[in-house]
Amino acid sequence: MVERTLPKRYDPSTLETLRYAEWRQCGYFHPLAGDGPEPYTIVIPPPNVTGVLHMGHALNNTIQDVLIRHQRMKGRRALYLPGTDHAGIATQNVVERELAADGKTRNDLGREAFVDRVWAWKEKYGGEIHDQLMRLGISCDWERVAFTMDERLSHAVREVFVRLYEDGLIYRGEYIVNWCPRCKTALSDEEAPKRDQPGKLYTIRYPLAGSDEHILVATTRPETMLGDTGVAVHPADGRHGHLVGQVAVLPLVGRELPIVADDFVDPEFGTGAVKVTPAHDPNDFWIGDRHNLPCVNVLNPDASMNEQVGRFEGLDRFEARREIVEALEVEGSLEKIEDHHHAVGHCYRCDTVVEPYLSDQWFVRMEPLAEPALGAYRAGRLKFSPSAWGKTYEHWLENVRDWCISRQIWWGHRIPVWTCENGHEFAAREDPKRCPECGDRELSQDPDVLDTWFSSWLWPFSTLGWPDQTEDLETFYPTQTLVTASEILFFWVARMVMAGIYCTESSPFTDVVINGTVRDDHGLRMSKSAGNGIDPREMIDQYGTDALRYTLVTLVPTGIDLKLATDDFKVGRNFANKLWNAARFVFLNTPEEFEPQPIEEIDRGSLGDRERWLLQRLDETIVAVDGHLEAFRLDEASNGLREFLWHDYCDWAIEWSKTDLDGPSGDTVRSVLLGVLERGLRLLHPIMPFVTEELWQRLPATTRTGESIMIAPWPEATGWDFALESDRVALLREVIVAARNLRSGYEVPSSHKAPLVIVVDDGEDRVALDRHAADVARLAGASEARVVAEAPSENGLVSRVVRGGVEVAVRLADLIDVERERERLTTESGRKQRQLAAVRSKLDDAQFVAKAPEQVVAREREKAADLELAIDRLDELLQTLSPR
RNA sequence: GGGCGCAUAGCUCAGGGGUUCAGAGCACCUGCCUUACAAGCAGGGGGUCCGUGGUUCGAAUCCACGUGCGCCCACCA
Repeated sequence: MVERTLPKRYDPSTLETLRYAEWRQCGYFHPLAGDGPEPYTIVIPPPNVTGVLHMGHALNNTIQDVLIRHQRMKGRRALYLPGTDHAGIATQNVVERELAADGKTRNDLGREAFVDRVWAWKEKYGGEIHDQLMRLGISCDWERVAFTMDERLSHAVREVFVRLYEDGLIYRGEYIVNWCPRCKTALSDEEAPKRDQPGKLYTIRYPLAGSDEHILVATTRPETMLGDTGVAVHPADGRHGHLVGQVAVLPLVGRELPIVADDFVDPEFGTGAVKVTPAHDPNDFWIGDRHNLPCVNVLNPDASMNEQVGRFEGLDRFEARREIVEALEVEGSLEKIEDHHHAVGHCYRCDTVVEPYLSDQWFVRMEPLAEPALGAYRAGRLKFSPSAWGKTYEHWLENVRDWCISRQIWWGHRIPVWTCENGHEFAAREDPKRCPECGDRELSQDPDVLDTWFSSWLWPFSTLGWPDQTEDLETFYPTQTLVTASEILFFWVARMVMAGIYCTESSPFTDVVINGTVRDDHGLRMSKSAGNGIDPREMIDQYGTDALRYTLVTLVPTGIDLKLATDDFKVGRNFANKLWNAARFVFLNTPEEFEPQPIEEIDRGSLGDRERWLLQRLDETIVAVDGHLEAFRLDEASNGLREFLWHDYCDWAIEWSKTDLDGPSGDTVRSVLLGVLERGLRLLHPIMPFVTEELWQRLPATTRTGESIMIAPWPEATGWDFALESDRVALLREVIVAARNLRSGYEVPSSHKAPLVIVVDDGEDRVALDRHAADVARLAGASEARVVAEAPSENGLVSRVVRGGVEVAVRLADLIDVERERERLTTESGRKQRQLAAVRSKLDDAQFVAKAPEQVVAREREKAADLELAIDRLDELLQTLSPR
């Protein structure tokens, strides 16, 4: 027998971990592949193995878990697939920092030993993020946990690389890439985001060979001038046209620079002439390419100046910049220095300013892959929520550029390309023993590894066994919903669609839900370095997982950013506690031997208005919450549940029940309260899994089915038709609120139980209200409530008119202040008259009556009638209100 | 330079392809330890829905322009 006497407060601290372990042990997180119910799959956006849980994860994974739990309860085979990403550069950096603490570099260890060391690190710390994710209560299938460097996933990476290679979609070449001099590797364009920052624009005078003339060129990076191999002007530029074909002389170096005409040059910008540095600028690279200008690389991989630059050799790029500017000044070649804001790329892992750098790298040709990815979106096979993100997706794919996939680091998937001694290059799925062309056995593998995202883009299917046609793949792929942050739309989402279609001929998911960025209460992005982050673990410790989840889900709107303060989590905690206490009340009033009737089986005749109203509200809530969850509107779902559980169930249904529980209808009321609570818990379970399970387990066994709420069926609307009763209850509530309002307006002491008079013309309403007279009295703090047809002619009453002209009067006798009452009634009457005037002017407008929908006109007529009634009543009251 | 988005109560935000839409939570004010809950109960104040035009019988809601923010993309040295 489960203990049903609850403590006064909900304490999540120990319950949550125990419950989580139990769920896991029961295998609820682990759906079986093969034949069975319709599957529903979400793959986790794999956090970095180096990661720690932050609010972004908390938000992202909570959303996923709410969707998964909802679908699981709806009977689908819900698979929430967890895992982590090896995060090439980030992880390598962590381990290198560790080495540096011992004064060592990765080269001291050598490649193999270093990679072993990273694996060891991963084994030791890589599971931490999993433990942390479990604290969020997410119902991941931990038996299917994946890691991007797993043998299985690595196999998929190889397969895709080789396919692309064989299809001619992968190529290698010397191009300008984003180079991080600290990580000493190439980066993709996405990994080197540009940031606007202040800088200088230096204008330098380049003399013309054999002439006194010179040409002015401008640059933001003077140190690269040492690598200049030309000067370009626009072909139609009158000022410089005569110079084309001549030769300029590079200051400090003396190299001769041909002056060429190229369309790229913007004659409007700067001096209209551009120094061409093919090895250090992507534009210059292509100008150089078009005009056969040589490339002179002046930088070492660590961005110090190399042997090409004579006396500047060995200087860091920024030192070199200063010294070169100084030298130019001394030489008289520096024309001017201006302030200049420009966009500079930064390494997304270490924030170092990246250098456009000429090097030999591997690329994926993106256009052929982008085409079908675009098609899937345009055909509606891929949807975004909020839908506006689709445009961003489209825009990126339309302007997609080739993807640099090679990284000069050691931690990652090694590029599966080998070269034999005879120079034959080939890609292979399995490590080759000999050259397939000449049989040579001396093979060398490309030293580089692949971009981390080259494995991430396969995630939705590599985790399920692809390229093998596994049962998992057949059952759970394609997945349904992908939930992620907008920051990785290009990095990850778009590429997954491309890879999915390329490898499996199907978009890997149908819905992309974009969640907002979590910011602090000043609107700043939360980050460790800024120190403004709210640690989800702290919030969980303080308020519980359910509180964290509820607050996140409630505050997260449609994917725009959300601002969070620690106090916001109290809201979730309070709600959990409220629910706990509601159940506590119901349990306290459920005798041990009581056997509740399922609500569908209760004899309708025994249901009172208030029970009918509650059941009607339950039905409405079921439909609304389900719809909101299906539409990814978790905030609306959560608000609807709060409204129903707190304000309908607790504030009214429970309060009402206090009049009845010990009376003749007590058992019916009890059964309804239990039945509605049980369904309410189920509805809330996806959002607040723990407290709902705790309470659900304590319900009488006959009220629930199954061993856990998380595998209980999702509630279905019964289809009661209790509109009439609901309407009566609405009036009942209005009457009670009006009475309370009157008392509070007069500051009546709570001890003063003034009698209440309710004046109702309408016979049916009178009968209905009369049935609840005792309730009204109790809830309004009155000694008794009388329902009458005609207003009593007596002094000492204060009144208010609610809808249908129903008057609510409290007998305050000598507490009453006639003048004040007169004033209040006059104001009220005036307000209603103004409203009436507005409504009438609408109704008098022939255009309105003719063109507005009938329903709207009818509603206005009702409104007018109701206002007239109220005004009449108010005027009557004013007349009978005699001054003392 | 392009693209996208946002401006509603003191704060955080819902809403809206037209007519009970002027809302919620928090904060605030007043009164309550009413035996489920003070992490609570009851009542209350508070907004020319950014500005200006337009469409319409009717606009916070649709359109245009403007203003102010934010984000993304981009080869202006």
